[in-house]
Amino acid sequence: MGSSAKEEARIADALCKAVLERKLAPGSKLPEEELAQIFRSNRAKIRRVLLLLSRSHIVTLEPGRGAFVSRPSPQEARDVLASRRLIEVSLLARPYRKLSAQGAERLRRIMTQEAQAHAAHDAIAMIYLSGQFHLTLIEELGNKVLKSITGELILRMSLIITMYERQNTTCCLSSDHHDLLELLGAHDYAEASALMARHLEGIESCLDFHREPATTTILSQILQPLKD
Amino acid sequence: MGSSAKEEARIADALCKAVLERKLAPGSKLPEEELAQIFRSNRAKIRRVLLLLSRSHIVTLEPGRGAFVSRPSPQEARDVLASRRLIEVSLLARPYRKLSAQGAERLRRIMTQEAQAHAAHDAIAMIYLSGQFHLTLIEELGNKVLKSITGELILRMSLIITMYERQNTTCCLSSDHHDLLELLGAHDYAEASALMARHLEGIESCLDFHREPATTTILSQILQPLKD
DNA sequence: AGGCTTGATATTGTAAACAATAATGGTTGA
DNA sequence: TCAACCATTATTGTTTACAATATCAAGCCT
Repeated sequence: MGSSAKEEARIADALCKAVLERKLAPGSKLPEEELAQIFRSNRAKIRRVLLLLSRSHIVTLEPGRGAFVSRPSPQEARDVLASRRLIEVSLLARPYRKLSAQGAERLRRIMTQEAQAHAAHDAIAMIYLSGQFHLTLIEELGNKVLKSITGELILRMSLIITMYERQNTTCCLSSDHHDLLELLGAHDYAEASALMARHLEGIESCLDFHREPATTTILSQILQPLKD
Repeated sequence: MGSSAKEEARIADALCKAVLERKLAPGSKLPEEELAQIFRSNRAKIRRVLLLLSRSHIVTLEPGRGAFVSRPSPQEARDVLASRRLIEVSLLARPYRKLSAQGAERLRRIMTQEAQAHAAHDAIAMIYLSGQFHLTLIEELGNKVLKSITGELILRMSLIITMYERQNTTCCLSSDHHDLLELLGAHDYAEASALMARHLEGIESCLDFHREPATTTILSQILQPLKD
């Protein structure tokens, strides 16, 4: 019966997924009882999950008021973006190891899925797969610690994009991923690093920190399909 | 009184401080009831603190067995060291902003304290101040997000050094900090970055991942002075 | 004698009841 | 009609007791 940690991980993953897929808007309230019903769990477990997510800056706990999906400030947003850029660009410039054959294969497989999602106009899958591409890259050229750090930054970026994205822009060009993989295959890390810098700057250029949008959202309908 | 978050932060800080100062050896058991007595708190709060610390990889929770100070594996140790090196070296090479006058002043003040601690042979203060120097540097040239990420890595490094340090070595030369500040004052970031790389490599060269030491420690006496 | 089983003890994990606080809505008075 | 106030309701926060599990020690059997 001791699989409570597993269950909590499942709930946390579901919430993170919802954030990643931009279903949970920043500022949304996360009532404990409601979450417990949705995930067929109890308040104690939900409470622990929210506490952990607050540590990842995904959730903000306001004493006496409850848990809310975080609303990163413009300054925090800039810092998160810059930090991610530093890590990824620097790692590509001086990777800990060359890209292995199976590493390239892993990346190619993700890219194939990206192409399929693109063809199917599945924006949600594209966001998820783009993240996976970057994380896999970091794991292959770097290590697991950097991967987990960047994973958190990507999650926070999801909130940032939801809050500050300009209308009518499509972030995350998957064509860049293709070129990136080609450069890495040729072991041209200097050029790959430069491309990664442009890639991330491209994402940032889609943001506008002047607007402070509402986007505070409903919860129940959005999260219903998550209960497994 | 709603200041429970504050109290938990105090307990977490005390535990982190103990880890930083190498008083809490990796592998030490952290019984909830005992901690509650030491900090004049209750199990519920201790439990939340341990949960949060487990997320920072400072504490490992074993289901049904309790909480232990983490014992980073050699591989995890290498990854943590490499990640910290990547962040600090890259940031110095291409800082987000030049070192300001008050930034230099902050660093100089820490260095002065370091010198005092060195004169007083206060090894504990030196460890703490060395960390503060690095974190302040990152905040001045980078941002708060990078600072918090690196703060966690430094904490993990403390565990790593405790576990794998060779005998008769003194890590963390404060003379490097002096030279570093001079180079930064002259805005020679390329050379500062190179020095930082050598500095961190110097720390790593004091480690020996072959030995797997015991070091599992008592708890009560060590933590008694922490209860405020 | 040594290893294994078994019972006792201590520690962790969970649930439920209770208390405290914030949000809500309705009422009253200017 | 609007604003301020109070009562009600809902939600969060804390404590308590209890259940489950692991640890330890003694006794038993081979």
